[in-house]
Amino acid sequence: MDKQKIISFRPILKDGKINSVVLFSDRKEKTLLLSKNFNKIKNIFEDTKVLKCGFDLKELIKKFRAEGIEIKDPIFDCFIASYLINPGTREYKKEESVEKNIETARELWKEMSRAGLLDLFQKIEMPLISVLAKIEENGVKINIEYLKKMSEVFDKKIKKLKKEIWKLAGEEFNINSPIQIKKIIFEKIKISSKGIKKTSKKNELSTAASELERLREAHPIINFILEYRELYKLKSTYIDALPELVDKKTKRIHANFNQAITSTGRLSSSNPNLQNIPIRGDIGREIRKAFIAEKGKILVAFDYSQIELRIVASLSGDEKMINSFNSHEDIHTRTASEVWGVPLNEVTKDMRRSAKAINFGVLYGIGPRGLAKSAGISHYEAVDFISKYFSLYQGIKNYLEETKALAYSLGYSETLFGRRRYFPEINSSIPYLRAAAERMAINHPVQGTAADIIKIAMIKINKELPNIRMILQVHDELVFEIKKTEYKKITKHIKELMENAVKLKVPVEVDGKIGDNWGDMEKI
DNA sequence: GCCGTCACG
DNA sequence: ACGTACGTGACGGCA
Repeated sequence: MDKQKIISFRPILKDGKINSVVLFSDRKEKTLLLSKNFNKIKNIFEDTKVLKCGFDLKELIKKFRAEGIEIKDPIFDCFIASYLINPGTREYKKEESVEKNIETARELWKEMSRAGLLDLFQKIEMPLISVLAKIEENGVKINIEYLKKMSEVFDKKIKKLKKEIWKLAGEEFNINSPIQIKKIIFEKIKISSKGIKKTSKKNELSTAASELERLREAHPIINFILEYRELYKLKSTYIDALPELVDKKTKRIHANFNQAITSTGRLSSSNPNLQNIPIRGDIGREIRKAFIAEKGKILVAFDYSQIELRIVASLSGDEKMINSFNSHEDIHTRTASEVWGVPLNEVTKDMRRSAKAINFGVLYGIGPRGLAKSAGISHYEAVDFISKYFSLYQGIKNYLEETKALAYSLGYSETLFGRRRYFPEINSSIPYLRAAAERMAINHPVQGTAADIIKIAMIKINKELPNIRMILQVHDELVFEIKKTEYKKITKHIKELMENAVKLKVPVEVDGKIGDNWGDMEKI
């Protein structure tokens, strides 16, 4: 950083386009009008010997590219640097908090150096910026007609349900209002609210689906409300919202993939959020079918199999868990077989379900109550199960203890690539705040390392296959839109790049799927 | 602008 | 008796 030429810059926009560029170099500041200095500006930004410092370079890369200028490496994004230094705070998100000059960049550099973040910054986060810019520019194609038809069908169903609910309630009310639902079912119809949870902030009776489920038998209105909720949610959030976000010029949806939001290092997606498109329910899956490939192309999706549990196995070095992954058998069945000491073929569905719940629980900082709930077992059984699990997987137990101890002494935990997250409340005198911080400290290295790995894969794919179209990242999954004539060779290449992005103590496996739309895909 | 709710990994 | 498994974003209601 010291030997190369450094400039810091900020564009001045007019109608969303670049009008001029403010350049800071050697403490001098000058403003260049783009129309009069196009070649000069282009030469500076495309010079690979100049370090370009700016704030939120993904946005700037897209804006400059629209003008015919590539912002080439090396780059220094103050936004991302501030984020890496403290991903838990939201201060850095204000552009004003990170002044766009070279001195600021030097300070951020020093801070990253002290926290051991330079490799992560230079080798992962900076190269990722242009990959994300491309994904956003690529966008994704939507079947608008399909969604419009679906909207009409849903509209009719919702209206029908509304009438039914009003009839059973004996009055008209807003079913979208939890307060009004509460009044109807607990006060008017007088369904017993015994055992129903309270909401976290206002301590009022909850009408969440998980609570209403328990009241299904009590009155027929409950089922109708649950069904209404599901349909209304899907219609308002996806079916009606997605077509509105289609770009008029490209006819595609260009969401944001945010690189400096989450505490753990994951990306987030917004406007629209393409990382929470339904898949679980039958109706939800229908919505996924609206995501389609262009004519002559096909969607190809790759997801990391059990990546977080593999990371736990690798970080902890637990021999039994590592052996389990090396055996290439279903990991939860394998866990169940070991915990109960029965052969693989004698593992029952219930045994596998509990094993799956505890394997998941380990990633989040398990507690007996949470396990009891997710595994559908008693509190006592959960306590017993956890103790059995940890006596079997000693390595995992020790690793979790060490992670907690480090979080207490250092105030942070970190991923395989040194991504840190601080836990100011880990030494709080309030027990539940401390417990919450402990769980975050345990989860961060796992979720964060998975984020590191897929980011590395994205960079490698972008480098080796620059001409293919990456369109989505969903935490452990990448989706591409590929020419039908080309996909066979390319898919094998992508899978290999993802599987070999990082070497762990266990094999990293990637499953591929292919289809004309994102809803029904078949295994490759 | 917060809250409750619910979609995803 | 209770806040009781991690991380997100969007919607509608309500003040």
